Amino acid sequence: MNKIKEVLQQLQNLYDCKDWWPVHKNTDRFLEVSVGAILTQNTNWSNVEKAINNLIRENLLDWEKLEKVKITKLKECIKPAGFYNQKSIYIKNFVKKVKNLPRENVDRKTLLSIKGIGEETADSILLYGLDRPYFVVDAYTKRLFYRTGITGSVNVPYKKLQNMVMETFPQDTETYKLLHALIVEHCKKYCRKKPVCEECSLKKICKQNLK
DNA sequence: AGCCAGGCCAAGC
DNA sequence: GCTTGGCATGGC
Repeated sequence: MNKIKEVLQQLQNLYDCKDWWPVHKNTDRFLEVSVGAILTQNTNWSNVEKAINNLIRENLLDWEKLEKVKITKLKECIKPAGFYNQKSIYIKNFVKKVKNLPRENVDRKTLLSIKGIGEETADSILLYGLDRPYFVVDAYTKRLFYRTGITGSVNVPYKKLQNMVMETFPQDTETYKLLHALIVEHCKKYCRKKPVCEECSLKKICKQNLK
C-alpha cells in the first residue's frame, strides 16, 4: 500500500482544515499572498502578520506604492518579520518584475527568475495567490514525510517531493491547499522539531514508532 | 536564556 | 551538483 496516501488520508480524518492562507479583505489577494510568502521565509507567521499590518496601515500594500516606496521605509514596515534587509529587496524585485505582467503570464519559471523567490515561495504564490495546481513543499512536509517513512531522508530534493504528491493525488488546487494545510496543522501540533509522539494519532503508522 | 519559525542566496568544495 | 554560513525578529 501507498504510504503517502495512508498518512495523508489519516490526516484528513483528523483535521477539519479550511482554505487557510490568511488574507485581509479589500486587498489584492495575489499581491498580499506574494508579499506574505516572501516575508514568511524561515519566519513565524505571527511576525509576518505584524509586518503585513504595518504595510496595510501605511497604505503600502499596493503595486504602485510598493514600487515607489523608499527602501528604508519598506524595511521599517517589515522589520518584525526579520531578515528585513534582504526581504525588502526581494519584494522590490518581485513587484518590479510582475507589476505590469498579465497574470496569465505569471508562471513558475518567471517567479523563479526573481532573486529572492525559490521553489517554495513560487509555489505558494501560484497555489494561494493565483489558484494554480502546484503542491507546496515546506520544512513540515520534509520532516513529516521523513519521520513517517514516506521518504528515506530529510534531504529529498524539492521537486521529487512535489512530484510524489502531484502524481498521487488529483491535480487540483483545492486538493493541494487542503493537503498542505493538513500537514502544517499536524506538524505544528505534533510533528514538531521536538516531536510529541505519545499523543500523535499517526503513532501506529509512523516509522518513529517502530524503533 | 536559548531555541525556534511556512527559505533563499552566495560561496566553497 | 551538494553543503554551509549568513540573514533578524518576537514568542515561548
